[in-house]
Amino acid sequence: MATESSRARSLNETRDRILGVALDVLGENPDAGMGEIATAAGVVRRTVYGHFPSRLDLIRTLTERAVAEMAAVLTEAAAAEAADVAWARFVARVWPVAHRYRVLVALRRGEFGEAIHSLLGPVDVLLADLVQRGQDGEVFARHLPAGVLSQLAYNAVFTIADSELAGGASGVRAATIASLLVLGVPEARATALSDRS
Amino acid sequence: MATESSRARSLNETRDRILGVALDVLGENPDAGMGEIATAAGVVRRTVYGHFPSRLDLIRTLTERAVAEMAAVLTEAAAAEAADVAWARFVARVWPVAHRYRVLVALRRGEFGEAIHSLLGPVDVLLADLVQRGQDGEVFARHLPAGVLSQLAYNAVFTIADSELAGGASGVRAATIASLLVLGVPEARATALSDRS
DNA sequence: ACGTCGTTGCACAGCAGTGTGCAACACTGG
DNA sequence: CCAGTGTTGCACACTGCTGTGCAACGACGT
Repeated sequence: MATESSRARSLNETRDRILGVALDVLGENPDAGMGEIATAAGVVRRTVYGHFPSRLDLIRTLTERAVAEMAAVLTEAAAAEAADVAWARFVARVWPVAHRYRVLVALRRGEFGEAIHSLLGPVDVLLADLVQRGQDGEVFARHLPAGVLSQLAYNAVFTIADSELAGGASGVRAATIASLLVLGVPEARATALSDRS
Repeated sequence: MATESSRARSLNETRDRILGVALDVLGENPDAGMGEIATAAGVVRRTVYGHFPSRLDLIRTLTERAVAEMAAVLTEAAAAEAADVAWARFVARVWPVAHRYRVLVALRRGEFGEAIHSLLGPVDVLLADLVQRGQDGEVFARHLPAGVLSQLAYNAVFTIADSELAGGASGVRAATIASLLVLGVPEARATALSDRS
């Protein structure tokens, strides 16, 4: 903190740092308060309120960023012909940010659950559509409706991203295989897909 | 509330009702306070404190019950020869209570996470052991270490129990298939196992 | 030097939840 | 009828977080 020679750099510099740090802090404790976030960001609580009028505002901004990133990755990955190939590409692309945004899964329950759920809705729809496409094309299993199955596969990715082996190249591979398996893709094909991402 | 003619029945009657209702209330909102739980149980906040000195006490008791039930079911199911058969039996047996105790998954984060995590530890170990046994016997896949893989399969069961199709016989079947798939069991065998529970 | 802007420090009001104390009440069994 | 027990209603102190107001400070560009 004291080593930081210059104070303010640009308009959005502090704002961005707060957002970034908020993801980390809330990721470890979804109930963390504004004070905790502020301290972690190296600023005072009052400063956070200067950028985000309320706690909900902060979280909403966070969610909007996550939705934008994931939706972009998802639509780009969904361009692939086969649904299983598209899913594998999605996991590979989304992996770098999955761990950062894992808090949103926990944040869907409690307090702001409603707001977050509605913001996250579009992503859920995209996911369900992709899975539905796979089920229609006999690529994915039909033991569950597309809506639930997509949540299951997506949960698998986030659970692995949340575990200790989040870092390292083995994480992406494991997440791809695990999510494809739950989607009903045979192990051999899942393994093959996890290598050509 | 007014229809309840007699007041107190036995020593544990109110206590048990509080515990039961607390699971429901906390299931919908893990941040629910003692007042909310008390009202839902048809008593006053003060009464809850009469049975449980603190909020942590309530939740700990809840967790201990869950651990006891799940551990019993798990050890009984694990008696089966093959690991995949054991898992299928476990899911079938644990299903009736999985939905009730789903809140514990959410409660592991935030505030009492530490306490709950330690209480839930033994169950995690049992689960990991069973999965490890399956991996050693070439029944389960090895794309993930037993510890993570067991959490994945167990999460799948709870996610399905938490979805709309929690009620109905189709839920157990879906949960069994989905969890077996993620464990690496081929779809055909998983489907067969899900019928003979 | 001057005004601007982001930041700081502090004070404050408000709210919600926790946990406690205590007197009053209702029901039960002897 | 009376003592015991569980419940109630209310009061209270305490804590922690939210959100606001405001004066001061420091860096920056002109």
